[in-house]
Amino acid sequence: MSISIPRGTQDILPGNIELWQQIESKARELCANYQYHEIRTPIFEHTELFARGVGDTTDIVQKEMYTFEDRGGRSITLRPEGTAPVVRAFVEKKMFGVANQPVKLYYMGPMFRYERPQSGRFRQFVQFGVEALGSNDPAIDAEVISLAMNLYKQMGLRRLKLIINSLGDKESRQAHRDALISHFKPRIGEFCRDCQTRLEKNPLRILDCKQDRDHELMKTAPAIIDYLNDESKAYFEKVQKHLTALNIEFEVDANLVRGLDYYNHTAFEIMSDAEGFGAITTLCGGGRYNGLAEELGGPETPGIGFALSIERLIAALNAEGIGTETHEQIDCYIAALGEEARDYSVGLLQQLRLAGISAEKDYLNRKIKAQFKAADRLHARVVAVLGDEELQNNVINVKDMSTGEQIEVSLDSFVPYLQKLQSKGGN
RNA sequence: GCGGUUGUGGCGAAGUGGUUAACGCAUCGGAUUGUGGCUCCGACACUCGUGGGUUCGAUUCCCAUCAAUCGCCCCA
Repeated sequence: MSISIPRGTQDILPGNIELWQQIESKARELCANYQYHEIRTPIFEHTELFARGVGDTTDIVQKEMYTFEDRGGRSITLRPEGTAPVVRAFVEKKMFGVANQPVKLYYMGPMFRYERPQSGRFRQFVQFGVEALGSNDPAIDAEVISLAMNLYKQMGLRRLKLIINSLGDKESRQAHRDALISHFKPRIGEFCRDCQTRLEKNPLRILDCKQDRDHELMKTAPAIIDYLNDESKAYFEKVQKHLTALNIEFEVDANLVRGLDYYNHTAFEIMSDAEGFGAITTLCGGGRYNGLAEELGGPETPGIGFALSIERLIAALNAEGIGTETHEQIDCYIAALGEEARDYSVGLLQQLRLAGISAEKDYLNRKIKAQFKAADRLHARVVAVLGDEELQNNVINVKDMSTGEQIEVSLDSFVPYLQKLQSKGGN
């Protein structure tokens, strides 16, 4: 039996990879314009980093990590998300001391979560994310959000929904948490099992429980917004003001709760409401995480960022029927006849390629007709026919595949001739 | 971790408890002794995800397993 690809992973083949590359270069381009700089951190980290950074009570840490012991007995985990590693690097490499502050970083690479795959969910998936560390300005919250929104918009997505909320600072969160516990505790028995365990661990999460969403206590539950202290409230309002100024539409959802422990203040999520997108609608999630750097042993540093999955971006493009045509073309296909000409074409091919001309030949010993078919399939601009006759006379027949015209060129002037054609073609 | 659906050539897709496993696309060859996109002809599955069972006989029935896919939970 042959070996198959591991569950929840995928091969991206030629024909599909072009879209990935397009998205990746668009993301890099945007980051350059926004002045975010790439950082690459290891694919695996000490398990401790995620346990502490992401939070012990989260699903990610509790049941989704690829954790193993290496030969030295260390507990290692394939990274399930990007923020904790970036902040770890920021602290460890003392980037809080570099000249340009705030430190604005982006990353793009595979993440790993042991989950049951379904549409838009994989065990290995690629996240693009940014992190801005060192600024407490609401304007940078808006900047981070706008970067994500603009990536989607520039890729052509229209069915976007931005949802924001504020979780407040530590003080506000604590007050709200206490209020939630005393609100739900007397009747927690009427809630689902998950919610019962959430009550002590993370009562905030009860609010976005889908099973109990219709319970009467849900409607009367204390909203975070009412527990924000003045400072937090002012901060949130300022973020909204900036978003409006940037022409970014949003919706405030008091029940938006991000799953990871490190969030505070601004939390946001970008969703797609395109039909046929499937049950998973979240494209991008992010928020502010003041205090994470400290938690990881660094100085007190405010931070905000987002992470989005390329797979879901592609799914959203498909759901909106946004085609991304890539019509690859080659400049020249050499069709050779006879052994001598075939052998000669090998060197000729290299000459073309080194002269900046994309070129291909047949390697299957096919008949001339089949070679033309192959050339046609590759969208070759010209086919250069080389047979014994041509070789004897030191010429080659160049056929323009769009007009069907064919002219004889001396072998010496072949390369310059194609170069001229190429520059005329404008590409 | 739980539930639904599915698993036949490179791809799409019929099919039957019985012995040659339709068809379409793609590919290759020929019609056109050295020229593509159209047409016509021909070739192309020791085999029906894997393992086991029932049976004289299974791709077809049963069980298990793996995988894909969709959904729940949660998330990107």
